[in-house]
Amino acid sequence: MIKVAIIDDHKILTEGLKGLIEESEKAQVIGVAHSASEARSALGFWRPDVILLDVGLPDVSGLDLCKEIKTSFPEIKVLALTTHNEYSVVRQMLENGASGYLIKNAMADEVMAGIESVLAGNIFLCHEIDLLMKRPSDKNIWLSPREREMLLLISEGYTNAEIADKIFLSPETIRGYRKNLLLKLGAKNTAVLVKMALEQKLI
Amino acid sequence: MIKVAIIDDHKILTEGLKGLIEESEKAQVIGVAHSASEARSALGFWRPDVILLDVGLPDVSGLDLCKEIKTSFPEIKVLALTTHNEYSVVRQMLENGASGYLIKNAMADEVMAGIESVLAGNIFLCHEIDLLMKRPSDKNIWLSPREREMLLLISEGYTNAEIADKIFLSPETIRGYRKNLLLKLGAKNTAVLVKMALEQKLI
DNA sequence: TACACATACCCCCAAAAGGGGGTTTTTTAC
DNA sequence: GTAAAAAACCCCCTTTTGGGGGTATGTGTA
Repeated sequence: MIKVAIIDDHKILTEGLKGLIEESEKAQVIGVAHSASEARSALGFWRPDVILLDVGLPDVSGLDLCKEIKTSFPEIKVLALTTHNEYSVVRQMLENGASGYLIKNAMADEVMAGIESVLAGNIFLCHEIDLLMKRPSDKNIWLSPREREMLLLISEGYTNAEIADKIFLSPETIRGYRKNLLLKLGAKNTAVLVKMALEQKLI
Repeated sequence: MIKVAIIDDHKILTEGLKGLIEESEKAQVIGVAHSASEARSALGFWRPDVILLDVGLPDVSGLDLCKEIKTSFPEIKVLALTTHNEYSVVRQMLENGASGYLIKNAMADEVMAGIESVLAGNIFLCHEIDLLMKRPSDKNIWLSPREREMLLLISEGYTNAEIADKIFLSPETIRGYRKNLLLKLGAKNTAVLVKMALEQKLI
């Protein structure tokens, strides 16, 4: 029997999911956590084979939690299960060690398919996300960690000089990053840059 | 029997809601629409007493649809039912003619209480929203239609001069609005202004 | 070993935003 | 009927951004 843990704060969903998984008789849900902190304290003795992990947890980002889990328990496969269908979120999740990505309105049978597939060592993407990642689109924007950091600081209202002070770089460097971000996202100015960053969940 | 119509694209929710309402034996669901266009073509012959209306419809905003409904059928009571718990959304909804506001994680009995209350001519807010609207908070920001229009144009990257051209006003006027928006929201600059506007769903 | 890419840095100059101070008229609410 | 908003307008001056160009170094990878 495959041992599955669920980390998701939507209680209605987790209940349904539990039924769905156990119905298959290939896997059992050995634990459900509704927050990252709950998950942290329970994972050690649950020792699941696969974790279904939501991105929008109440305490910390599922993105960060995924990284954390893969550091503490590299052998556990993480399968993201969320409503987000933005390129950047999917890619960051995979970058942080997730083995698969499901969106919540995927077909029910994709859940079990995903669980079995990641256990077999594959990267599993549900149909819609698979299409999203393959389709070349100007909305499929990928930023380096430094660029994301800049974008966050810009969106918080820091000027080039203030950012330079904060992270010990030259103001001219910050200016360079800002120009490049405008170029990469095709934004006319800071207003559009911030809007796109939030809409595409780049920060 | 009270005649209720539901306009919401979340099919799982509408099904549950229907059962919940009909269980009460005080009301019946005479129709469910999953989009604004569906609703528009059906409302004429449904003739409900109360409409449960979602804000996040796939085609047009529930905000606009509410206004539209109240223009065509002023006698129908509109009760908003959504996940949004932002001050501005609630207030706009009420401004556009809604008689009440429920958030989706409100207690189930608040749905029937709301339906009966708005039919009796009251304004009904579920508990959480009632608290939100009463609590004085610097996050409870209210903008005039003109200010919202400015905010939208700013977030789309138009400069003062471009906005002035677009809506036939003096660039100095636009400058005035922009300054006032920064003041009202307590934003340091345009970057923060746009961020706050999106987060608080002001635009 | 080339090439891409991230990272970090520099200059010139024009355009736009922001901080400070104002005024007037019209609409809406009590 | 009057008081509070909203809506529209104006000037001075400084800071910040944006457009154009450029350089150098390290890392990873094909």
